Amino acid sequence: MNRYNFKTVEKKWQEYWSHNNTFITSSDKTKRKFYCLEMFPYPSGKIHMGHVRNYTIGDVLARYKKLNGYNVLHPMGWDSFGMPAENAARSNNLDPKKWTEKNISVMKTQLQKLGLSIDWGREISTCTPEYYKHQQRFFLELFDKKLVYRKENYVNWDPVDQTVLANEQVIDGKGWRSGAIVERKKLNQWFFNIQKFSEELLLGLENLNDWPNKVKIMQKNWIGKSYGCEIDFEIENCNEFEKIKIFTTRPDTLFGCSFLALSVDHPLSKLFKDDSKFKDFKNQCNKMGTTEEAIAQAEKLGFNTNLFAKNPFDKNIKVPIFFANFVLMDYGFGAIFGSAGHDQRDLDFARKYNLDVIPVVKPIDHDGDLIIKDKAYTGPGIIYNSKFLNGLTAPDESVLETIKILENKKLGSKKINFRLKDWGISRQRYWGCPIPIAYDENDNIVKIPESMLPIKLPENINLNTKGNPLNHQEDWRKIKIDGKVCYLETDTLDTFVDSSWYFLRFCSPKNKNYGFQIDDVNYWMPVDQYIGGVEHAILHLLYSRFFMQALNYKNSKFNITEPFAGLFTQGMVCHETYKDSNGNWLNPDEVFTDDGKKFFKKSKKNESVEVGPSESMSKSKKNTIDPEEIIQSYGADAVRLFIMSDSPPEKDVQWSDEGMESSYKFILKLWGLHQKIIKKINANEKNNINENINKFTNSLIKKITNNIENFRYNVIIANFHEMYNFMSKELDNSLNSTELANNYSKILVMLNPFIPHFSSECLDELSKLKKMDNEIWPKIDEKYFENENINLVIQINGKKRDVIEIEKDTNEDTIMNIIKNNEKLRNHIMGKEIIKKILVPNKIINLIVK
RNA sequence: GCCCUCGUGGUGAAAUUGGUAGACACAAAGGACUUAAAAUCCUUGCCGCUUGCGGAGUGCCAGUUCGAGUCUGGCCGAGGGCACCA
Repeated sequence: MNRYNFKTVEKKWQEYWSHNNTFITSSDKTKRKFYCLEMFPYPSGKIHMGHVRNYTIGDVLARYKKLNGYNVLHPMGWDSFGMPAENAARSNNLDPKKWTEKNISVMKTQLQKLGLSIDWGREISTCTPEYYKHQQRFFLELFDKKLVYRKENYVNWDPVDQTVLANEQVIDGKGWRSGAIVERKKLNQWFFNIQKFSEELLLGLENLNDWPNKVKIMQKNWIGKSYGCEIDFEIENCNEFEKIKIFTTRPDTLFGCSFLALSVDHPLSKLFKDDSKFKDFKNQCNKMGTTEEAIAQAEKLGFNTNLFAKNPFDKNIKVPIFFANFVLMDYGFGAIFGSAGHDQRDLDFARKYNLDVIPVVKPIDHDGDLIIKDKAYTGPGIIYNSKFLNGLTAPDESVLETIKILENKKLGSKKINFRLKDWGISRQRYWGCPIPIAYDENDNIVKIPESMLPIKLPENINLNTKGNPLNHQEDWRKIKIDGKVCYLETDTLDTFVDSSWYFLRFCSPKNKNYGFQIDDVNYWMPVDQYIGGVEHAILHLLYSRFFMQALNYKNSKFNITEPFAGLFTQGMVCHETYKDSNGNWLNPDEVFTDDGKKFFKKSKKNESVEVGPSESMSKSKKNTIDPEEIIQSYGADAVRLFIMSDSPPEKDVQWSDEGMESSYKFILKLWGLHQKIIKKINANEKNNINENINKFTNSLIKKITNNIENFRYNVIIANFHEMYNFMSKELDNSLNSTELANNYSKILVMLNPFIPHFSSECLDELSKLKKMDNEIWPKIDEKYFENENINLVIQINGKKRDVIEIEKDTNEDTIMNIIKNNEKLRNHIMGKEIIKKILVPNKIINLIVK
């Protein structure tokens, strides 16, 4: 028996696929299509196990769809702009372009070794002018549609490095590199008007039936539509400000209003600009953590203006006006009214400053006044304490009714608010797509004419400058537009812009004049299955959805509004973490164990190692396993098999050496089985047809087809183990060789999406006439599911007592006869009265006895 | 604090619509083969007594049902998301 040599077999088939253009997408638009896309990687240097999992999940589906006769688009590209290249280049004095290109070539080779069915002819890289040229064109298109604008916005500013910092570069309020205290600074920045499509983006979610609910809910919360109204409050004795406009979702609690709270950035703060106590208060607010959780638990703080506002419903009721740390300027109008009885934050605030708490909603069955202690009542109920609003059902009826009254009295009006903010796309960095805008001598915005695109990034420049390197490129910045000297914008685009349309580019990757060709896009889009990490649940996916809305806007030819029909978010690959006695992280191959319990350092055999919890593989915790090494020792098929086998794809999977080993052994076992099968086939046995094998294969096809459609890949691997166990036993019987070959080729086709090299090799050995490229996914023969004996479960008083094998659709009387003649069952029934029989045909019979 | 998801053997997990709980694997223990080891194969979830059988059992407590891992309510625990969003 020859040993399976994965190295030669995998190399052979990878070369075969490449030479035969097996995965080059057909241009035949009459075929039904399937667009399978995995989130493209950032070329960081090497692929990691997360990539292996992501791309294997997609590859299984792509190969399966191809075997089912679909015209499959399964492309790959590189999300190649971004900070890591700039940082790496800066610290090692390299060119970001060369660094990126080198990483791409390494990672491409690694991906190819996995045997993925990718059409490399469509490879794209976002940092190439061939790609970003079209992006600049889109930018100008959006500019013309007035979906792009410029405004001042706050940024994290490092005063020493003279640069803008990303949130993750701010550590404890200090710049990660310089250590300088980060300032809030206003800069002119470019924005996409994503808010304009808030309603569309929210509504669109409803039709995305093949998206995980979790992701839809996250996006829904992010968009944050709230229905309410704006109300004007008059201020007493104040010349500069007569009114304050507030937004509320609970106007029905207006009679419960006991104060007004304003953001420290509210226009009214002008009145206190010289007040040192107010300045201190404002500083204190700015210092507060910005995460929702940190602030939800933080103490509510206020600054009393000593001004009073009149309740619009009763001008005799006057309430104090405060600045408060829990009110934000960029939502609503930066002002709220405090309804202390029915909002927890308002209540906390009222208690702190001894303000009134006036309950105005009480539960339907509650008698008398509602006593509020330290918990606000936010549930449904009846309005009371509220004059003409009394008796309304809260919140649905009361909110609508109150808005109507406010509108009639011209005190306020209905308003729908979204918490979604516009998308800031300016980055003060070098390694990104240049914004195709220039400024004339008077700082007026000048569009770059299309004929001048692309605006290419300057190459080989000095990156070790303060601030944005492009600011120092005087020659590059100077540009003549219509004979006028202008200066190029030095901000580059957020890399999320690059990934917001790359899936369109894959449809026409070589199109020169425009980002895509409309008939290609109409054929391929939307992406039928998009696969990636849940970490992109909001930003990338929402921005891509926005981009389709933006292209679609005022464009009758572009009819796509949703880019991804199906979404699958895979779990992470985890591994235990190790620390030595000094608390340094250790890589798994720096440690060893004899008993699986106590771990020691390989370099110092008596130094024990602390084993930490299993966490997502990351370089910082050193708990990574290098896919390349694993492929080297076990082969791509074995890695694919392992990464699919242990856990459902949407859940985290634990890396285990034992599991990897076992997947490898399974391949060897399958090879042993293959040898036996081939031998049996070559023996040319002409026995009667073995219906057992036919039945088994049929039910296997049914199971696997169903499981593959539902991403239950781990169960399929178990199905393959069952197949191995069954076939190993069955081969001892006398068989019909033709029938065996027939069944075996079906099994090999089903193995193909998972272990493509192995199955191709086996099929090749089975018959030189067969090639996986020409095979189709096996069909079920229904006849094997008809007239089959079934196992009927016998329950007595709901407890399983026996299982009997009977003919399908046996009637109740016959079943009862069998039960009565069954000694074991008779004991349970004897001397008792059967009061009820429940028969679920072909499944179960439950006898209730007394 | 708010929102979401999930709790099944020593471990990862199976269980189409409520209908045989623990498929399939990993680990451990015992056994077989072997001079021995490796490899391979077999057995083993828990409690009780004699093969066999009986009992309990899917985080906890109730409920619906002939029947609940699955449905409902409450509690406990773990994980994830969060931009103070009024």
